[in-house]
Amino acid sequence: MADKESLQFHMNLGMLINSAHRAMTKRFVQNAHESGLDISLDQWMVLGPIWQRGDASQKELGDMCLKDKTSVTRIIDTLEKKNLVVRVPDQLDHRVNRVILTNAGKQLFYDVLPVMEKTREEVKKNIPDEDIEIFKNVLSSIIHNLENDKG
Amino acid sequence: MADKESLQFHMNLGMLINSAHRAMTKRFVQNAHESGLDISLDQWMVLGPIWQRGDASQKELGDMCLKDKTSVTRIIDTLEKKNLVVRVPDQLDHRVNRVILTNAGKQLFYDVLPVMEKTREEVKKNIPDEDIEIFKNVLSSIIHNLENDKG
DNA sequence: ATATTATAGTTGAACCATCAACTATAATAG
DNA sequence: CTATTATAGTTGATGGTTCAACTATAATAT
Repeated sequence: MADKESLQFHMNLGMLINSAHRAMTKRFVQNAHESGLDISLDQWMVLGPIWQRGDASQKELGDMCLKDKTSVTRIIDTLEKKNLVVRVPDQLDHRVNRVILTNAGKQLFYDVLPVMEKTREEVKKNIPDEDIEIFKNVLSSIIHNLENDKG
Repeated sequence: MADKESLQFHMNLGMLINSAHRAMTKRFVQNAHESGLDISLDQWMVLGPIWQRGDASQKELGDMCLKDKTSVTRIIDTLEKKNLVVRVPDQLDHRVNRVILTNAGKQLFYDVLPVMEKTREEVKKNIPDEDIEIFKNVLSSIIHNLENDKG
């Protein structure tokens, strides 16, 4: 395949970002699969905040994961189908669902943690920390530049 | 909304990349829409190489846009439905389709060019060129690090 | 020349994103 | 108290990605 230089020569910023993100996602799922775990990156992203807090409304999950409420609905749907979470109607505000982990969900969370760590290391391999810092700064700036979205 | 620092504090690399990419995509589509143009970023990404070469096989498009052949099939499907491209069977190799632009496709390409340019400027606003360079290097390195994909 | 293998593309299924329209409940205004 | 408005979540539609299975054609091996 093309080496780094030709990659960079032929591709614009958007394509590079897109490719990198897709490669990271794919690698995470591959790594999970190799550990016998069946979970998508988005499912994992939602699991984290629920674990952290004990429970979370779908609105809160959307805010924390930067996901649309529709996406959250569907991800929770599939997590519920897999018996990893359950929706519990909030007793105070009848509009909201509290999402909580089942035991299987907690177990999966712990099992995936090292997979995530391994993937992170593979991603950052041989990239200097200072460059990663600048990288994150640029990403934040881009998001900031475009920040009139509906969220 | 959260400022850059808190953004960076709360989000990991993957989330940052994902957010930035989604913001860019959304802004491009918004800008196109404001100019009365109806096109997705992926459709635009495919149009470019066809315009450059006069025609391209789906395989070539996939290689150039770093897209799976299935994705290319479906994007060409929708471009064909919109009468922006046509598939012409290759006379020499009967396995391949040559994809070419219709007049409407060429027109759209020219119309979208300034939209793309505007979006690029909005994205890069106030970000030093050296940082952009490092940014692209890091992206290339990440892709390189994960480069055992099927492509 | 035939059998095997490689390549280009399509199709179906599962998942995620985005938009618009909708339901239900809560909060606020008068 | 009632009417309006805001918020949480769902549903359907459309578009894109990935995987696996498939068709058809080309290239290669023997």
